[in-house]
Amino acid sequence: MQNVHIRTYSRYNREALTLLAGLIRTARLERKLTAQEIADRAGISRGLVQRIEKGDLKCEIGAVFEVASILGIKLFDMEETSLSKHIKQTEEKLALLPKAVRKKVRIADDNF
Amino acid sequence: MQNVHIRTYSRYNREALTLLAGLIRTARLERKLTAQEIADRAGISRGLVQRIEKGDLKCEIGAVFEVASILGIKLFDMEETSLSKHIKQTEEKLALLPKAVRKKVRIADDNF
DNA sequence: AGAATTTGATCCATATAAGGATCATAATGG
DNA sequence: CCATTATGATCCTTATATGGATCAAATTCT
Repeated sequence: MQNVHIRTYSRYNREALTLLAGLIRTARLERKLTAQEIADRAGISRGLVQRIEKGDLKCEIGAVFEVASILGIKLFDMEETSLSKHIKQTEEKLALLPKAVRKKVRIADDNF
Repeated sequence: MQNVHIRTYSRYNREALTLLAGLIRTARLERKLTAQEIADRAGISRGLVQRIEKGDLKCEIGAVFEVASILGIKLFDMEETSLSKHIKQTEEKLALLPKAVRKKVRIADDNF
């Protein structure tokens, strides 16, 4: 872990988070909630709320999701029950898939 | 910033990220991609990919989004153009809202 | 306009996430 | 069944995100 941590993000992700940030800020203002209030409810600092509303890609995903859901923004727009169901479906699907991916299978040198 | 950083997450968010993690893992296996390969493409370490696939809420949102989108999982299921449009809409909406929330307006003591 | 308060922007200290090993185990393809 | 490779789990170190405080500027309401 040297000095070089120049992480790049795709344009799509930068924009996706910009949008999410905008939605969060909009929702907060519409509901007339102070940045500090959101921070308190989410259990984070006001500074972090600021960064989240700026669309900073380096925030904890948990913190971002927390703020979003407090403001009624569901990342997966589905109910709690539907969410559990979806999780179960994914697990079932996962159970059917191979658990490891095999790539470098040595080339069968049968041509000799 | 003392020792106490016991951050709590709502059940919804824990589940939401569990689902996202499952979708990521499923997509990776379906496409027969190694965890290391994903890590390389996303510019992160294999260990982080592991954590992401576990639904760890403490990962950088940027890293999670990056991995997700590499695997074709769009957080906002819309095209690039539609995304920009949506951002613009949000900005316009934001422009119409008050830029600060006023809470503690001293009670007008006019009843005296 | 004026008072009050929110917001934005920094700065510093510290908790901690991420990278980079390594090892044991599991899983795959032949 | 075997050889090979992927995965999972740790451990240590370091880069860095977060909290907390502070100050100026912007904003709102009266």
